[in-house]
Amino acid sequence: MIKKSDLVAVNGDLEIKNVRYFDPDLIFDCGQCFRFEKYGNVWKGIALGEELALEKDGDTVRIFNCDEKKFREKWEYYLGLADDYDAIRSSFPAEDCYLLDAMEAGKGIRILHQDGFEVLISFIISQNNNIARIKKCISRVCERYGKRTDAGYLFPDPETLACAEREELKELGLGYRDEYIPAISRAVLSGEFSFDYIEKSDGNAALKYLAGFKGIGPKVASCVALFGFGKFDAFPVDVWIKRILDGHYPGMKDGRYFGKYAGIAQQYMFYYERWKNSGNDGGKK
DNA sequence: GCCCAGGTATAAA
DNA sequence: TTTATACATGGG
Repeated sequence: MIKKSDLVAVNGDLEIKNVRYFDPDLIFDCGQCFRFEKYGNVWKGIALGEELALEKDGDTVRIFNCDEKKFREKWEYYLGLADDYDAIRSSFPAEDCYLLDAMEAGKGIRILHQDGFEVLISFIISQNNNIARIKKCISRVCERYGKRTDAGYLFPDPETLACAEREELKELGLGYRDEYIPAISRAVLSGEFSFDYIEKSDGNAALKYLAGFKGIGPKVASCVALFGFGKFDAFPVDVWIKRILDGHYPGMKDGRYFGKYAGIAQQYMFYYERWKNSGNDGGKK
């Protein structure tokens, strides 16, 4: 929660002073979201149905075209600025070198509170795909099916994607993933895919539920649970530990997360203690 | 041309 | 339950 005294209105923008653990380059480029681009020093994208543009200068974050009301109602929560990362960081044991490395690698990343449906579709597209291509695919999906606004195209709603033709989706370069998207969109509409259920579930239940839908496995499920529904206890740490130790991630050194996997490092940081305390079952069972 | 990407479904062992 | 293979596509 940002203090009122740290909010300053400037020429229609809002400046937030004394912001800690907030690195836009990491936040928007760590692989948790796919619709933000950097222009000069400004990160710009469309989220929650409207444009968000911000830049950081020292400890000050400037949100363009924003007032305190809008910030409190929307962006404070979306950007994770309502989450107390100081408390989160200080809650971890200082003697754990894995965790310390993960904390350093992920320092400045805040987990965004994105729209659940957008995250769901985006991470289905992400499977066996690279980030540059994922971004293009999602961008094309928005242009084809999303509502046009002054700022650009909104992410399409379930109603529209439920009716999307496979041939159309294929033209957007979605490959074999094309069939998953209308199917799960229809499930959302019918209530078979229940946002309400996920919101009320703990992380383990959410993971199990998500992975029951076609096109969603453990990886996509954990991303959707965390990035789309804020399930900080949904991370299957055992799966990731195994992948790390198997050398699946080239950015890793000595089984620790580095570099471009800083986003995962941040997740790891959130889950590792729970994982240890839960008897190393990694949230399974 | 080649490898592979923030994996998953499916079959087979 | 774990392991092997196909999958659409294009980025680098």
